[in-house]
Amino acid sequence: MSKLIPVCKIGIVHKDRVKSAQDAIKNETDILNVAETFKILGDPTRLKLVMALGKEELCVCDIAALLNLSESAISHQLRLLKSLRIVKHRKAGKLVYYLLDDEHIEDLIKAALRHISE
Amino acid sequence: MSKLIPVCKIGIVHKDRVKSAQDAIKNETDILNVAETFKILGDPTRLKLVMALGKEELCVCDIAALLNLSESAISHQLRLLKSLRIVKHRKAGKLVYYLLDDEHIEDLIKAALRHISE
DNA sequence: ATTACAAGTGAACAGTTGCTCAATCACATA
DNA sequence: TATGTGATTGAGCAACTGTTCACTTGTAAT
Repeated sequence: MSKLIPVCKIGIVHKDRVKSAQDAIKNETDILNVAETFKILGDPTRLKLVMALGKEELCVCDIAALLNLSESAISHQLRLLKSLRIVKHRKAGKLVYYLLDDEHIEDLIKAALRHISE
Repeated sequence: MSKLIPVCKIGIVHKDRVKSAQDAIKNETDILNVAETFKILGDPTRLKLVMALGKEELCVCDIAALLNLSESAISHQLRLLKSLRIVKHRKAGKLVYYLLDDEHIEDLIKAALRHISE
């Protein structure tokens, strides 16, 4: 927990408000996890990947065509999403199929869509 | 709209699925806006800022103390949040008070908190 | 076994990000 | 008006990000 070292000459201006605000951000671990979740969805390529894989199970080849990117670029991003348990994969011969593995993520995206349409 | 150029030698594997997935990501503008929203919340400092300002109106000085960062660093981030209409400000003499200006953002954060607690 | 090809990996590269530092602006008080 | 202080700004920099490129791996078919 921070020591609340005053930055300005007059010290902290509103101790009561700062204390109350501190309550709102006291759980550092939660905040870091939430930020990580937002960050992963904060890139257009990954967001499209997640939205596409929320609707259809696709192989890397198809995703690359869909997003107009190289198989390598897609593979790198899929590795990231896989490490955070957001997508799962299934092998079928030479092909590897990916699918969303987190129904909460779709709710988050829906909430964000509601937000941007004000 | 992308031309769906096949990346792999065999071409697109599942044309129907790719077409369906394309539907899910057809609104490029929406996706870019959603990604931008997630991105802004994808940084721990900004996320804390937003959460704190959702609870209390604070001056730059207090925020800097709260987050243990320089006034300058806070000011830079506030400018970003201001440009996206996420926070609003109010001048009072030498002090400038900031406050959340977007109730939807809090819902988004709540949804994300629900998500991380699985 | 050899070949073919989808998928994965590591290095490298350009572009971006978040902070610090120094300077400046804005406002209040003497 | 001159001084002090909170807030803002721009430049600079180290760290990070997303992509490409070249190479490797794993699997199927010949």
